[in-house]
Amino acid sequence: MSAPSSSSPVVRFAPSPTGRIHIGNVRTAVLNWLFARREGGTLILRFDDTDTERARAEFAEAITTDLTWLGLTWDRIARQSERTELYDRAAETLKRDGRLYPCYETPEEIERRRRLQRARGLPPIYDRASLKLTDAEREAMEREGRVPHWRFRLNNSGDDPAGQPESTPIAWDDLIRGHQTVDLGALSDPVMIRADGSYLYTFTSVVDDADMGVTHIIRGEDHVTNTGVQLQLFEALGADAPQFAHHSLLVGAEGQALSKRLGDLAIAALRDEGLEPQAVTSHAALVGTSDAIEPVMNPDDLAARFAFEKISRSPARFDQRELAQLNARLLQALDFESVQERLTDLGIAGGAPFWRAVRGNIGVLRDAQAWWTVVSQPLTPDIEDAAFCTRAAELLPDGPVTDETWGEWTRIIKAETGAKGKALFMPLRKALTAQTRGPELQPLLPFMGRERIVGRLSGETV
RNA sequence: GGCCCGUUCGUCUAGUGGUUAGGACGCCAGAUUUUCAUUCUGGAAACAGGGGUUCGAUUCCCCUACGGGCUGCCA
Repeated sequence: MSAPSSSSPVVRFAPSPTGRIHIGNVRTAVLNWLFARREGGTLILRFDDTDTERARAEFAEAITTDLTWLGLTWDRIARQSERTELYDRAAETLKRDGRLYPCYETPEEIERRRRLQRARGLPPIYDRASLKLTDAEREAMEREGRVPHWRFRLNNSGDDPAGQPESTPIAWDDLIRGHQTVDLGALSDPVMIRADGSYLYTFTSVVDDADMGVTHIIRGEDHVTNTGVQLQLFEALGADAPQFAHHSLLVGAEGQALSKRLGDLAIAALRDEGLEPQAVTSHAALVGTSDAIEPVMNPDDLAARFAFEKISRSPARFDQRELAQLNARLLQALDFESVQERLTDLGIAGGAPFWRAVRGNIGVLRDAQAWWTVVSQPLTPDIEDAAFCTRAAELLPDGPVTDETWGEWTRIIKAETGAKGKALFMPLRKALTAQTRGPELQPLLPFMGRERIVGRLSGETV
């Protein structure tokens, strides 16, 4: 049964606050955000923080900060740690129905059995030993002081729950991957409640999705197997299952799994590098789709491009150089108004003319500062032909240095010395900026001023 | 090991039982800019390999290789 289509969609991004978010997470977040935005739907930011061992409030805080920096918005925020009553009720229902059963094996016992099964070439599936316990045996366990954890009995063996699981495919039509099947017969009954009474993600996620009326679950393909299980959970809870869309995961530039180098791909790290949030969201939204990867400033423009059909089923490569390049391209298209404040914060007082002069030559915005330093602070000129530079200094037109000066000046130098092309301008560039490349000198000249120009041409550090 | 998914220019991808296999980014060249970058024009560049099916396969089937995912009292 599919979710009602008349009402507007409800989606959620559900990070677990066990660390900072990285470029991979963000792709999931952005996809959900754009889908909601496109469909006029609701986006819930839900912290799946039931793993008390690892989840920390600081991480939730940091994730919110990162998402906000990216420009993402949500309609509602929820924390699973505050919703235990809901889970308690759902668990009671499932226990009553016999779908949740207590298990008394210790983690060590389970682990040992798994290793044994693997060694014998068997799939490491839980044998439902605890399900076969009699009431008396269970009581004995409890008297021993054993505290149970609880498993969800998958419907995968017909009427004999203790029987050898047979192939039990469960299927759904994935919005990205098409028709999907998962064989529940090849899975262990998943643990839903830990021995300490806390719930596992697989369970709380379904209870919340049902309770919150989530209509579309957009997540990574690492959850495909979970979906098979969760489909049965929705059913057991008497809820309609949402639509599912599993996108592929990102791999690194050399094709390696991304998880091996998450540190430098954290959103915080990208921000510290000076990348524009729109470059990151554009990349996250467009990589692995059939659309061209290009900078898109307006979220609505990005949302307008969103379509499940455009998302590829194969893993997409994340190349940091590509992101850097995208950022540079984005910068070139930015007008002065949108960066004015940040330029001021960097101590750059050149206004729009200066921004227009340098924006094509920078990788990140703060690189503009280096060029401001070149025009406004003393530097030691690179004089390769002292006679030529001295002569050039003499030929600098009188009066204030303006946008016109460069053209006039170089015309005169050319006429007087016969120098042209690279031989004409390179000595000037090296003397004036101490570098061999950079923005056009024409718009930079007025910011240097006569005194500095003449001084540098004379070899002075000014 | 088992199960699932994937593989088209360097990268992201479009595409069809018969196409000059298209686009974007990057790259190279030319023009412009008296440099670089920007901009414009042009160019090189791909159907993983092997078997089938077929008049014909990049497209359909099988196998292999490679990659990814899952196989948790993680999410």
